[in-house]
Amino acid sequence: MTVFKGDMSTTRDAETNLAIWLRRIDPAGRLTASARDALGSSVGRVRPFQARETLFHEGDAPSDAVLVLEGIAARVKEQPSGGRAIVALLLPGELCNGGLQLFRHLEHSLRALTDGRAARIATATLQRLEAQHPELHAALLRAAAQDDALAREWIVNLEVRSAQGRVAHLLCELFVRLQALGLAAGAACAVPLLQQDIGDATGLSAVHVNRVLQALRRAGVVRLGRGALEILNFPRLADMAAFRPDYLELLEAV
Amino acid sequence: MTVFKGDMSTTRDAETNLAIWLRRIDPAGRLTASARDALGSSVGRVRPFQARETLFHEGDAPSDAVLVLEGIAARVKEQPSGGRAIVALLLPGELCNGGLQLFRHLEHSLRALTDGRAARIATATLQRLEAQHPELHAALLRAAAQDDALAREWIVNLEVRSAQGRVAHLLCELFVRLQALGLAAGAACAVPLLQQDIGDATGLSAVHVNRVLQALRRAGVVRLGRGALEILNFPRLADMAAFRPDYLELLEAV
DNA sequence: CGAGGACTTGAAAGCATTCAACTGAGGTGG
DNA sequence: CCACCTCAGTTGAATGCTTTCAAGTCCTCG
Repeated sequence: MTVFKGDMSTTRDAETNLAIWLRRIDPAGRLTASARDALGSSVGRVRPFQARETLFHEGDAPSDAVLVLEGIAARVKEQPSGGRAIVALLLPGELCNGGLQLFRHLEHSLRALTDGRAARIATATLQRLEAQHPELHAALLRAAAQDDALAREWIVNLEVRSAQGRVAHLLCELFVRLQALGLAAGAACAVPLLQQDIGDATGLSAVHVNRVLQALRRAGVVRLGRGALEILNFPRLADMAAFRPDYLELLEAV
Repeated sequence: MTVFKGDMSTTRDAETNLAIWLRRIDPAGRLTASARDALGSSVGRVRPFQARETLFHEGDAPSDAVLVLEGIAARVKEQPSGGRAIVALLLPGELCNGGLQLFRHLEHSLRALTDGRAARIATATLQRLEAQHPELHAALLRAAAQDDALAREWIVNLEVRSAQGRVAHLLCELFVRLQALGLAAGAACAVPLLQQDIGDATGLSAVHVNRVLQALRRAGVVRLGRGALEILNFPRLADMAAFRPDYLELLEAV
């Protein structure tokens, strides 16, 4: 198993890395081979990261984009009060631009919530790529539009739902997104988030997240623990969350 | 005053409409004359709207983009529970794309919160414009990046701040944005929002918004009423809101 | 085996919601 | 011109959800 691991994994991983990205931006497999190749060639150095590592930091100068290949990262805004507000979760295949050279300073940090791997992609490379391949431009635009829709749904989540609804909604969303990326096995998927992270993403205290998760478990709807998310009764969970996957629409087909 | 009003206002308004848009996407006046002309020619029929009017509706097929010229509109997500969640406020000069032809259905509505005027701009026209004028593409991209940053700040607002902090933050943001658009007169500006609207944008009940506004008024920090917002003590208001205008940076200079 | 981090539990306090009634301003029709 | 109607804003009391604090358990790793 371990023999030649270094050598063999180098090229195989390059393909795997691209495949993950493609599952996110081109789930229907519509891109031409040349566009796919160009995309693959833009994936630069892949670097592993550890949970709690800061991939880039709020206030820094704009940086390259970061493509998450494995694990979960979060767009985070640190608060003067000491807490961290999670503004978006980045799953494998998702791209976080580093300010696009548009802002003077980055207005949020990128923080790893779990161990994983990420690639840096220079903003200039991305721009060249989009200019040369209109279909890539369209694909990336679509992905960005989805991220926007996701952010808006988070706003709704925070504005109108109870603690239980918020957590249930986040779990629904995570499951559907991971499933679309091919990262779910039946009704289960790996979600190695801390209860504190869930709290930072839902505006709840970690203590209360704990109680809500217990209630959901006792209701036989969903289990989250030991790094795994198991959906026991999706319709009921979706109902408790008032979950309408419309806003994720593009993640599946098109 | 009223003589020839119709005729005279037609051309003058066309210039005014463009000026409002330019203040938003090109505050520094860097665009070339030809780009400005192209932009102006894309502004189609201008239509007045009334408070509470729905400009386009959630679930409909993707539509043209809407440019708000006067008044305040909101991206709204209607809730099964009957309420409305406000996901973004659109001030004069701000553009709301109609789904970009990317989503099958619009995932939110566009609703007028006050009386005003808006122009429809065909998505195809916008795309052609951006293709022909790279500088316009850049300007619109920048505006879109600001909208994203705004959405993320709203998420933070909902996640970490108290009721008072949320309302104070929204008022800070509104004032700074309106000021950047040249719509503030000293420390005052027109903000004809209902307390219910503030509540829908901050995830609070209208009743509680009322109490918070009273507290802010009693503290001598800010007054909101009769359609006007008066900032009495901005430093203190910003402090109560933990307001850091970094995320609005691009609205001012560049 | 010890240490640290994540998770769990209980009790008390606080903040925001809900319900319901009332005030006030603006506009309409008699 | 006034009566009336409506809608936004205001107020009070009661309820309840969520936080905070503090202690304790469980698990993993060194």
